[in-house]
Amino acid sequence: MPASSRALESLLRELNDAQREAVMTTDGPLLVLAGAGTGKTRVITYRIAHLLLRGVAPENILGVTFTNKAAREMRERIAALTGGRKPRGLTLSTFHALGVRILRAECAAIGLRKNFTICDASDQVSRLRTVLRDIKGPVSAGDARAILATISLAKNRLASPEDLVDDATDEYDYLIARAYLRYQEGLKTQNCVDFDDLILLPARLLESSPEICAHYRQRFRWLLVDEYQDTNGAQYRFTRALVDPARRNVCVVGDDDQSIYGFRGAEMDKILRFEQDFPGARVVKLEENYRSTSDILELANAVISQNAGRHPKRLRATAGRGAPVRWVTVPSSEDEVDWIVREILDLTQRRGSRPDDIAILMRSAMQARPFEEKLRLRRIPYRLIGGQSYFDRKEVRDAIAYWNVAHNPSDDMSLLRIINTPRRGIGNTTIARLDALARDRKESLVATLERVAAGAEGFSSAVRAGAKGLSDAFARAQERARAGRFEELCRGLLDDVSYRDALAELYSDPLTLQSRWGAVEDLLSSVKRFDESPASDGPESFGEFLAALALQGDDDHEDRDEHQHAGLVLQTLHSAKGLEYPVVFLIGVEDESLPHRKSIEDGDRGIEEERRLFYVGITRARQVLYLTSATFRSAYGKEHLRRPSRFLSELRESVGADGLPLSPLWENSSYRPAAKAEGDDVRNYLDEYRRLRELQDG
DNA sequence: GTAATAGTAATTTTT
DNA sequence: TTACTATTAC
Repeated sequence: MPASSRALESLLRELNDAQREAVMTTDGPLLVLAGAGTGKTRVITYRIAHLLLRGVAPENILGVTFTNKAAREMRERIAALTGGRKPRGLTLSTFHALGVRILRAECAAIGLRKNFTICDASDQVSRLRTVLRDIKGPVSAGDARAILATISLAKNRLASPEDLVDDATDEYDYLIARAYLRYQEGLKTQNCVDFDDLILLPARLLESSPEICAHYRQRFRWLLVDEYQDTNGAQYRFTRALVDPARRNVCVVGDDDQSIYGFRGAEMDKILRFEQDFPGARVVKLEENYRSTSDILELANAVISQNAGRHPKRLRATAGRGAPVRWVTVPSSEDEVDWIVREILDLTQRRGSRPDDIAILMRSAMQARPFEEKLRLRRIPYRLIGGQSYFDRKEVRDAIAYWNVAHNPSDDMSLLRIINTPRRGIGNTTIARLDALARDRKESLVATLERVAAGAEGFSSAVRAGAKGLSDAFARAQERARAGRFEELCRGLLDDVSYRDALAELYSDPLTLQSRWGAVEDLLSSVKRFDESPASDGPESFGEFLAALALQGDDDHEDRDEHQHAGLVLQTLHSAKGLEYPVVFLIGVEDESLPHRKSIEDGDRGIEEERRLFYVGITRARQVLYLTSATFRSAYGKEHLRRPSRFLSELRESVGADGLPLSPLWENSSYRPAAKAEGDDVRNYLDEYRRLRELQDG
């Protein structure tokens, strides 16, 4: 087709040599090492567009990303490249969404029913606490979270409870293994899966069933995995299973230097070992950086070169030098806030920056608070990214729990969440009795509830009335489900139980109530949109909707975030990955904070990950980068003496020792606030520093 | 069954 | 300091 070959040519002209090689190497294993700001997304989208223009059928291409947002953006950009219309049949999705699809299609082979529900993070904690109570383990939320993290890491390497037993060395290990076993049993009887299962179950299925595996290999002949440095063990095996050994058309894209999710199971050795996994693999390094000034990149290169385990590479600037990186030391964390806010006012009022150009990046979310206070005081618009998500809100989770039960009546955990919300006289004692009864009869909690509502012996009339109210509501929901009117189902269910009144009781302030119920209304409006969409047809599609919700697919809210373009940004280093800003303040560049105290305890592995985090922070900046370190940092109501981050001091030493003709990597300055007017609260920082030093040394 | 109180621990996060 | 949870008292 001449039209598409012309389109292809113009596509390829827009790329540099390395990018073009990555785009044109369509067959065989390919590793694209895409440094920060080197046009990674461009390579991925052009590569897929290239395949499509060459005539590859869209349904034979699978692109896997880590976030829904990334998948959505890629889809749009590919559509733009291939002539505006979205290629039908092209699969661009997250690992988890792909997992849901496979589970839905192959649930019979796994022992799940089609109406399975996905339980979320806090649901997981509740489940585990129930299990821990049963096996007489520690039941505090903290313990449960810790054990859950261990179980999750086990699942992320496809380890079974039995595997944990094999590896156990002490009582605690056995306890975790037992908890894991019970936890999985609970999920299974309730026809539920957790997030880890969305990867683990399909991965195991593909590995154990050659026929099913062959089917997917036949379908997905070109595989592309983004953010490969972040894949965990299960995702790795999932991917490997999908690669047809005869074709080996697998392209992975990532940057080992930006692997910052080790704590949730990411295994960066996979990207280091790709060439062993796929002998003969082509490796393309993207090192030309289109984002930052050369001053910023020099610092970034120097920092990351201190890491041992990495693919050697070096970012090259395409931009000029720009302003030197400024490292500012301040006496205290309060002064850090003062200084930065003053600098921001100067930038915006005198030097022509817009608040939108500026980001304040921090190691931990907690560090945002003093900035928020000060920015509000000075009426500087800001947005705090991350933090409590929409889906963590009580009312949102309650609503979803109601709908989960309507869809999957075996989902006891969702029922437990709302069994007494709104209050209907079913307290802890009653719940325990219901639970025991359900176990005895090996039935779901909903079934028990129905029997109580129908007048099962031994329950008070108040309890019976409560049970009847709830089970009637679910019965009506079933009717509406059969009619295929999901908005009616969802709204009706909440109406039937007077959920809004319960919220009103909880939040007497009308504004709060408005915002709380507003969140539920938002959910309902996405149900409505779903109802009107062609996808809505039959109860199965309701399950798809609920799954999409669980996978954070409420597009409404994502949109809202993006259109909120007001003000500077406060966010953690983790959540800033992939983003860029003209002006970046990277705060708390101190030992114990960056690297974080906990990671220091983990030894070299922890330190290297923190160094990558620092590198990620540095490479977010386009033109201006500030680093700040405080001598005293307030945390948890106490002041702690801090020393500058080793990530800077190590450079001072090693760069000097090399005898390199250094252009300094940064411009150092310190800020001392003018003494406050009245003597009583003037602090002599030097004295205090000496005093604490002595305390520390002695 | 609920409300008040004391005690404890404290990264990073998407799906 | 704060936020959350376990315990205790009503």
